[in-house]
Amino acid sequence: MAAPNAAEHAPKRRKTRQDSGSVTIGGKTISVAGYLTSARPKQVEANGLKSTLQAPSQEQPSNVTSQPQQSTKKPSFESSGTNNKSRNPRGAKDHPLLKARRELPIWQHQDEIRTVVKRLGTDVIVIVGETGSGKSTQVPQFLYQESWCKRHKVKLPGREEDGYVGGMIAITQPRRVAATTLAHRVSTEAGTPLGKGRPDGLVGYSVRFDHQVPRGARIKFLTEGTLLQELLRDPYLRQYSAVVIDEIHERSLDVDLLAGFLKQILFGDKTQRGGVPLKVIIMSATAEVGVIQEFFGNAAIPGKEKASNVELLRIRGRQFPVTILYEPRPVADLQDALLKKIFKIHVEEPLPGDILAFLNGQEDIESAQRLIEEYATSLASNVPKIIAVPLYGQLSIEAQRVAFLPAKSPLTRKVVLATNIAETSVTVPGVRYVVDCGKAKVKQYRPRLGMESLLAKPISKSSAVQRAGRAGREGPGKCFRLYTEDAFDSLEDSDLPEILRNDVLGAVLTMKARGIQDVLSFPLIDAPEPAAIEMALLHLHFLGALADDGTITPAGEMMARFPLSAPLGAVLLAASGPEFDCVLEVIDAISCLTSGDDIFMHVQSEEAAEEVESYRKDIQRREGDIITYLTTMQMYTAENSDRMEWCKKRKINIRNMKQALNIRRQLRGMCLKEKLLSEMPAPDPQPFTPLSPEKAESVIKCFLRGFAMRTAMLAPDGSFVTVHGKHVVAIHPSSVMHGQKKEAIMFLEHVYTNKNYAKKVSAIQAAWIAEALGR
DNA sequence: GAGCACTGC
Repeated sequence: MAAPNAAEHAPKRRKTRQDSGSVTIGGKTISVAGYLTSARPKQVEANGLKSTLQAPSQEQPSNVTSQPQQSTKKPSFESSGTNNKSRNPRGAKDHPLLKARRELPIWQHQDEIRTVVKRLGTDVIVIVGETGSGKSTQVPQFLYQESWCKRHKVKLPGREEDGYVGGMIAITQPRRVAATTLAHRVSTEAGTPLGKGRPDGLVGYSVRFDHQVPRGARIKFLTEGTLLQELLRDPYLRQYSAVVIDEIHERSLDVDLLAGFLKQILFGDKTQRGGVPLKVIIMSATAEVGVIQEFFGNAAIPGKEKASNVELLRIRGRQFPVTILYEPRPVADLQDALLKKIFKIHVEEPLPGDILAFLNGQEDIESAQRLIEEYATSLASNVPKIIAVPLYGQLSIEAQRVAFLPAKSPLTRKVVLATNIAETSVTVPGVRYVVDCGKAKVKQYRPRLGMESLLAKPISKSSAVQRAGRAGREGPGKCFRLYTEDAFDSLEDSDLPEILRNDVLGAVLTMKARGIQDVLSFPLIDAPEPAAIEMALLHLHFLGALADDGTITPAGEMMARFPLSAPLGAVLLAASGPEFDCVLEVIDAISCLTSGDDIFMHVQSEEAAEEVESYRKDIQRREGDIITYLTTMQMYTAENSDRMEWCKKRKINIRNMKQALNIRRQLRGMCLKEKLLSEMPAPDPQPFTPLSPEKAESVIKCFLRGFAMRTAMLAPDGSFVTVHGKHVVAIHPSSVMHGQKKEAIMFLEHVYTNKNYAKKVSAIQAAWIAEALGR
């Protein structure tokens, strides 16, 4: 995937052709000469330093000014930055990248950041910096040489010998790519490149399957999940002097948990860190930090000190102004309005300037693409052409790449039809016009029903602002909202954080495993409904992770150490018992089940589908999807000649299959360490022997230990009715069980879209359910 | 007969 957002860089000058002359667009003749050089932020001399200011003025883009301003307790100390003498941190001196660093908006603020962070005790600093401000790469570099960031030799409670606290700065990212690319960028800037053969370096990173932390590293980028895992071993984060939480505005479940644990460390027992304070720096790309300030500002931990301070620093970004245009009245047909808008932009707006349209999902994208292509053929030969390119997560990498390439022929306007993927995950270059349909599909968990829904819902203001911002990356842009200004005003300020949209089962286990007895009083920025937490506690008890008194069991502790959901952890533990004895088989199945999206790709056309089905015959098993995944892994690893070709024939996603192999290796290693396996299995490739029906039954029965609540019985009318809740469910078409009638089924996922769907389905016997439930 | 986006010592 191209250009992850996290690698903040200056807007790039787009290569443009200097063809002079004019073109005819929609009957109007327009000189193109003036449009073929893209604008760039002005370089301004400020206090002897070159800094890049927003062009053409310092004014906020209109999409930002329309936002409700969050009240801030502390004034921004942006104005206090009078002394902007160039400071050269050691290592950056004379480095060619220093010039680029000096031009980042945040460079001006380094003294203030150092000053504020130095005096942080139980206080927290929140840095709001728009995309391009340079916060993710620069803040750790500003801080690591401060005296408080040294490793301290201290007395720790309950220990005879001295311990060590501090020395490193952790900086978290929601995504692996962000953590690794930022680490590479910062290590290059610092002059100590990462990589093998370089044991000593300043910068490291730690993400799943990939840990590159040089000895003596002072700055460590990690994913939020990795830091949460570290918290299991090191509950007081003793290796760190500071933790920088980046991209908190995304409000991932993990970041919300981290915020809670950080707050506990800040206000908890200081002796556990030998009196060395932990500096907490929170960074957000959006201005809606009121809840964050409130969370850290009111120390709600009972019996603790007075409310602490939250310093707020705002850094401007490098964003061109974006003009927002609304519909005068609500549109009746979104898809129709979208197409008309795209055609209107194409006819009226200058080139170059590609269009990025945000749609609900794949279905809408495909139909819009067809209609734009029809329109394109109707255009006269002397007007600029238009091409439509889809962009969504399920597309292959090659297909996604097309969306990032400029149109092949000159005077062609590219329309990228994207899902939310283009809102945060990737940046499409060349975009000057955004069309925003105002909706997005959101997955939401219903704790009472124990099921998820995936439905199109109105986006938030924050999301709308983010979408609009995509038009202002390379020059002044326009954003066409396919809704009224009143509709915008009625949108929620920000999206529901994940912790309120997800099953909190894993979150509750995480807390329990990290010593939180009373999870209902754990500090959270947004607390889920108590009922949702209670459901999770009951579910964990059923899985054997919690004892009757609510304390965590050894099994629960082990489940929390595995990079698996709690139910899958329970499955793995069941598999290691003498009753089933099928750990390796269960690992193979789990590896495929958890490697991102489905390893089986969907085939569009009917003929292609038939061909793929014929190739898939050898891996598909009538026991259902679990045994099919297991067989796939066994055949894949037995394949000795050409695995690539083997996958291609069966339309198996190679990237996900490789990921599955990584997971398999990790799980095998962990099972060995946790003594769920007595010896390391023989290396691949091993000859393939089809799984016996008895073994298949054992594997499925293990899964029932984790998923007994996700079962359904065949009703007389041929439908399936869930054992819990008595809902009618249909077997999803992606399942090998689709269209089959068995006396009972077990499913690993339960999603409501057009219908109530059961996914990842296996055939079971009714008696097995009672057996699994009645233990 | 169908899938917003991420992610884990």
